[in-house]
Amino acid sequence: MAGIVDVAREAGVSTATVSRALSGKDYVSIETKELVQSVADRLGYVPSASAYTLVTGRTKNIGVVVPYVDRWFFSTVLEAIDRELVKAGYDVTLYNLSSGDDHRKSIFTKSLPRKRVDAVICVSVKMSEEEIAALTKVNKPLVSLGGLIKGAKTIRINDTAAGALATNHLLSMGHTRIAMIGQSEASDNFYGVFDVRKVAYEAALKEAGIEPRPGWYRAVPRYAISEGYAAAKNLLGDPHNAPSAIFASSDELAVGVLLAAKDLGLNVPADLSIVGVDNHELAEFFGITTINQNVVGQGELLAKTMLDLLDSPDQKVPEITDWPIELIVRSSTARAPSQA
Amino acid sequence: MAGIVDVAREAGVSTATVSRALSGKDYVSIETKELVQSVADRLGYVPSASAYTLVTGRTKNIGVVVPYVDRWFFSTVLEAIDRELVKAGYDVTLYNLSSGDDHRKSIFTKSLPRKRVDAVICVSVKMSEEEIAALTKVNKPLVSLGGLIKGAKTIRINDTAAGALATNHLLSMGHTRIAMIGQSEASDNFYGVFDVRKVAYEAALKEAGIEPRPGWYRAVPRYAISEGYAAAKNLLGDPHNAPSAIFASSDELAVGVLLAAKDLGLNVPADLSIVGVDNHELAEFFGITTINQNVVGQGELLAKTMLDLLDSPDQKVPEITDWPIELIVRSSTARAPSQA
DNA sequence: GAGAGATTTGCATACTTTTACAGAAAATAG
DNA sequence: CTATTTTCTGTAAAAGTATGCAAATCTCTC
Repeated sequence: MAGIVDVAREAGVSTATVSRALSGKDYVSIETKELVQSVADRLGYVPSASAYTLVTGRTKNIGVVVPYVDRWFFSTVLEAIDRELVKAGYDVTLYNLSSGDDHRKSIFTKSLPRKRVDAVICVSVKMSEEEIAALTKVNKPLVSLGGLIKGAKTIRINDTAAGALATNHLLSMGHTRIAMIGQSEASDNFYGVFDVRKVAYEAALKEAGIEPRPGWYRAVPRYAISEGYAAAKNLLGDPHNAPSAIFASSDELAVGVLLAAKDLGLNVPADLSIVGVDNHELAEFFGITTINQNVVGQGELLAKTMLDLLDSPDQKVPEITDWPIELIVRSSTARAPSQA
Repeated sequence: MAGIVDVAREAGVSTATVSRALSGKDYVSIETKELVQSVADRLGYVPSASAYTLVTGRTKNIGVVVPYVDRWFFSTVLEAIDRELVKAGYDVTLYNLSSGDDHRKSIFTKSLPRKRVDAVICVSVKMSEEEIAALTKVNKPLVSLGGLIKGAKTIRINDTAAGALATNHLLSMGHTRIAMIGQSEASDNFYGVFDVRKVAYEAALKEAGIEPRPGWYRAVPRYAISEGYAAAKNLLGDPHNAPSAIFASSDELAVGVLLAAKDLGLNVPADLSIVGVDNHELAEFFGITTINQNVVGQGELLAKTMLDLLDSPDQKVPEITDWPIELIVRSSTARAPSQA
């Protein structure tokens, strides 16, 4: 394996010149530059990343922490983040919290501070004060998506607004019997935005003079079609006492609701209105009214914010950015049926 | 930031002793070990990964190359790989080929050989001879899933067997009009197993004395419910000339087929039998007969194989391992309807 | 109690690169 | 033509850790 000294010897110059010629950011004559370049190519020389890091302090590598990778939201946002960072010449090292709690500790105390990464991006993870401190102490920039990490730039949608937007859309169409399916907080890794949507849903109902029924809020352990299906079957089981609309906290849940309604012989939207959240690919396919939160856009902005921060670490950025959301009306919502 | 010299000074020992005390793999008295440990904790010392790598040549980091991350198969297998590697103390750096072709070249010529990773795991990626050579030249172990990389240990299911298993299941239930939906090879990054299944499907038909109809094989650009739905609508459009069974090359496609059949007023399995591949979570939910390929198990074995290889690089491993598959019969397949 | 072996520590070097500094050569200005 | 600036290159000093080697101490065994 060729090192910089081999290239230097072969080209008849010093290692300093080789370094400068290859990095291209210092005075070096055009002839030597080309000479060094060609020698390096011929020998198949690639500079050692660890030596580079040791002397510069930079790794050109960014750590991305996620609670899961095999779920839609996270794999989608990860794809977007990766694309942006790669464009800027960074590698991405993945830290998946679902690999176990003992591993979690080692991530935050060992891997992340161990000069492995230049910065850390967290997606929807709850972090303790100590974990944040461990990172800021070693001067690692930190940005976050969805969670709320003190002192770190955070991008998230306004979940209160999202809950209100969905509920008010249903209210404005005359619905009064509105149920909701949200996510119960099963994991320590997640940041809990789910309660926020529930509170907003209940507040919107009260504002309209409707007392929310406790039984009409269902918490499911995860965003999956099967979970939405089961919850909806349950909610719609008694035809004489069923909601006329369901607000599902994700489109995958909403698809489950739609399928349950079909299986029960209900007509959507005539008998039941459904609104989801995400603008998942499936929502378009099934014609589900949803709240678009442009997950790819969030990931891209997050990555770009991180890159800016890396360029000028002392810049003042606002702590929280509310990411815009928008209601997309499709064929799963209609005016409430006239009261039976 | 505390370095090893700070710890050594504070503990009144040499840096060599600190190194040995912390790594724990050499003679060091129990008292000094505890002393060093406590000093290191107090100072918040974490050894520099780059210095470690520079001197040992090991990074404790493994590169995982995938064509996409936001698709079910890849995010699932990635999760499994990550879990295994993390258990063994390795970090995972992600190389996502979907970030662009220019990026692809830089991955294989720069990032991967640049001593950033100890080994490389490829998932369903096509690699050129030069790319493989670039990796083996720098002595990086390489294992692969799904693809077929010369000289590298590869785990994959036998797609010929999979295609035959699905088709024969349908044949054995009396079906003679069997269509198939497979994936067209849109991407250069993918390894093409898709043709293999098609060939097996056609061979099985011929073996049963049935001439495959060209129009009954549909290629879709990606595994998505909407693609399966559209293809099925098309296949089933003419009731007088429609197949009685459809073999879909993935469960997501199969779900699309199921939904299309329902929308056309067809009864599954009475009017149409459907078999998919993957044993996706959705297949269970929708009761779809499928070929289980245990993706998580494949990822785990792949990671374990890599770890073995890292322990003893010279061991002789068989180049290809056929991963077991199994037919799971659910409620989407039944005997063929009596001929009209 | 002496020799053999096991245990414990420190010294010094190597890993590979970037870059501050300095000196030489070339270009430009006055 | 001298003085100044710009361009080019080399020397040498980091960066932070692991480890071979040697030396010192301790533990047995006979």
